[in-house]
Amino acid sequence: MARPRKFDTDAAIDAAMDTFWSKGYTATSTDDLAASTGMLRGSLYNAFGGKRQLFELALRRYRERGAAGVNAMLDGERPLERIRGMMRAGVDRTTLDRRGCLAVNTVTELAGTEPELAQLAREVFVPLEASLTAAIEDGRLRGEIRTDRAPRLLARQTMAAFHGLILQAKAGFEAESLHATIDAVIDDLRA
Amino acid sequence: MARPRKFDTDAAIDAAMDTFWSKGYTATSTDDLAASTGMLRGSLYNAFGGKRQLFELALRRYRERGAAGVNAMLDGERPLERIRGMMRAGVDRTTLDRRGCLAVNTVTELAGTEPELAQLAREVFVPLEASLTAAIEDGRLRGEIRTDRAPRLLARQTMAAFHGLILQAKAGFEAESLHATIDAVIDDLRA
DNA sequence: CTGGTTTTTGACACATCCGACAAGAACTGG
DNA sequence: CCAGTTCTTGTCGGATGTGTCAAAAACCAG
Repeated sequence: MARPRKFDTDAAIDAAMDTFWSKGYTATSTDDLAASTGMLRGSLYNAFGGKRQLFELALRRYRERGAAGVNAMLDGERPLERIRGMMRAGVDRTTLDRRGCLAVNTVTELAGTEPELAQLAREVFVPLEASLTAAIEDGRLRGEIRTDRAPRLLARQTMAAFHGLILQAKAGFEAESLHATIDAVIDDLRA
Repeated sequence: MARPRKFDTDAAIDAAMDTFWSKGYTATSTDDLAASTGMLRGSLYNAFGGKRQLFELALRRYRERGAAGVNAMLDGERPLERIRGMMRAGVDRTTLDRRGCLAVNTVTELAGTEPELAQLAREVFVPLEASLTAAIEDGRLRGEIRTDRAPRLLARQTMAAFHGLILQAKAGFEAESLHATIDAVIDDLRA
């Protein structure tokens, strides 16, 4: 029927996501995207429409992947330990690769100038908040987590601390002190 | 002796700081800087050397201004209320102007690609952490703040929550829920 | 008022980047 | 194997951005 695509669309979106994650939206050129996806710029325009559209696809992909990953990490026994593990995972990864969280990066970079993309990034927080709230509710039932404060509020608080810690990790704070802060945050959730 | 400068160096740095703060480092062009400072590009290069040098000056200026402001807000009676006030001030301003904190923005944007600038931005956190630690120590002596955890650790924790909240504000979370989260963070500091 | 110094001003060269397009290549249904 | 469709490839034009430079302007000490 027609000439088949030489590249894998999913893999291309993943590669683009990685590049945007590492360099940021503005600093990523269509040449960068061509290089990381292995496509030529022309094909990239033909397949996706351009940088902005590809970024939207990458952000949505990030949200789905992130939601699945967080769910897997948070769902199960001992919710408090699971929350600690999730925070550690995010912070430790950031200490290593200095990339942080694509949604955080996007909000920070674009909230002032590209409200639509920032809005899309914000939606990445929704499943995270939902999973955290669920884990906290579960922890409440199990007697692990304090009951004097609404789970949703505790989730917001934990999410704020988490994102602040990712920033500290990106800024180069030592892993030791980051872990100590995580432990303090977890202790404040305890029943 | 020589032709006098038509512009005020301090005012130019302030204007540049504002522009970088609003648009980010990469997205700010030398034309933007010329426009906001009122200088021509040539003069700008003559006076400051270029975009990067001007950004360094702006970041240092931000650190000094921020340190002075935070000190003024945190120093005095009822430290716990002062910490709450500082967090509210930062969060409310961000809700309005969507600019957040220049140091946070810089770390987020540049930690991966421009470590030297990120390092400079990180140093903005030092006086904030110091002021917070001092306020917490003071609150301890006054019996307002818990004594079962090191002031420095509480300061790190508060700073993480603060920066996470600024992100939430930038992402468009409602002021009401941001304030509720601030109150929860403050309550967790209480003796 | 003149010589020396620094700033301003406008233009220039060079690189990068975005998006579009035409021509050729690859594939398949009939 | 031919026709039709879609993808690839390389190139082009226009816009933007950075840094430099030479000439003109502004000032002041002597």
